[in-house]
Amino acid sequence: MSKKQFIKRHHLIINKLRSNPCSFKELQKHLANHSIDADENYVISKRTFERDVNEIRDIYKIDIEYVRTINCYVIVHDADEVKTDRLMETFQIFNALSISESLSNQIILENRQPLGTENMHGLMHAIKNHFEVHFTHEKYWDEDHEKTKRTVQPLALKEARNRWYLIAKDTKDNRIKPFGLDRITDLDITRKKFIYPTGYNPEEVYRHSFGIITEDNNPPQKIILSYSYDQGKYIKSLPLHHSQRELVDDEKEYRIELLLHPTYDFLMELLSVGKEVKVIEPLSLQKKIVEMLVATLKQYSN
DNA sequence: GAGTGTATTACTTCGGCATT
DNA sequence: AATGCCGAAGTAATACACTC
Repeated sequence: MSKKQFIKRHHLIINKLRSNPCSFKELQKHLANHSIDADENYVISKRTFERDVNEIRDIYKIDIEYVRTINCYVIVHDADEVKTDRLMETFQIFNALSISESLSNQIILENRQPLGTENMHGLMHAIKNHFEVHFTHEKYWDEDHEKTKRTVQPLALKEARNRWYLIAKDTKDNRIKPFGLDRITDLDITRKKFIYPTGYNPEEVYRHSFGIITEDNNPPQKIILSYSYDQGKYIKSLPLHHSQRELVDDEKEYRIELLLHPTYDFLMELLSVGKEVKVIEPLSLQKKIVEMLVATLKQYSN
């Protein structure tokens, strides 16, 4: 537990400064109010706070600066709030679950593969400090579940479809690729520093991706989908992609426009809602869907 | 007395080292 | 590995001194 304290502390600091800028003294009071006991104490020295400010900048891309005229620390550049909130939420759930063993009957969890979040803390540290890491990676695609040893340069963590991925440069072929956290075992963080690739911006790379598959060679495509009225409500409240734009919203259909790469994972997402959605554009995607459905039908036509 | 340059003050910031 | 303490360096605001 104590290992994750700094993450919680970061959240407290960010939330406080977001709601209102304040001096270090006020912030300390705020942290003291949220401390429970000696085991969960968020009161820290000035020096640690200064280090936290830097870490918050590195991890969350939130700039905190001191403004002398009002004796306050202020967030001058805030990252995408949704993103940081989401990141924090995940950690909070993770923390809550590890505390609440006594409530195990009252909290019903989906039965799924572990997400590999136990490595998250270590990986965040490695990303922050530019340390190379070793791990064993298990492929799902290969039939024999081949396990390989990897040495990679961790660049970013990314969540996609309820799974977490490490975006890292594989030293074997110098290519940047995602590794599912749940497929990583025997994580070993080395002390070997690497140079962060200049100009690499994970946010930018995944901007037009639906999930974890990237396609940097082709430009993203305009995709128009027509959802049924009922399914539309879900899509409205839980957009597929940040580029989602509403075109039609009436009792007949909910039509949206997206700008992304129609990768395999996107195709699967569309197929998962069956007849509730129809691809209007582009025709190539429409064709792919039809092909898939024909192949599916074929499986039952004996 | 306004304007300008300089010294002082009161801070933050940051690296190094010790402690846990 | 995370944190705290210390001291050096840096800096913005203020006070002071000087000139015109």
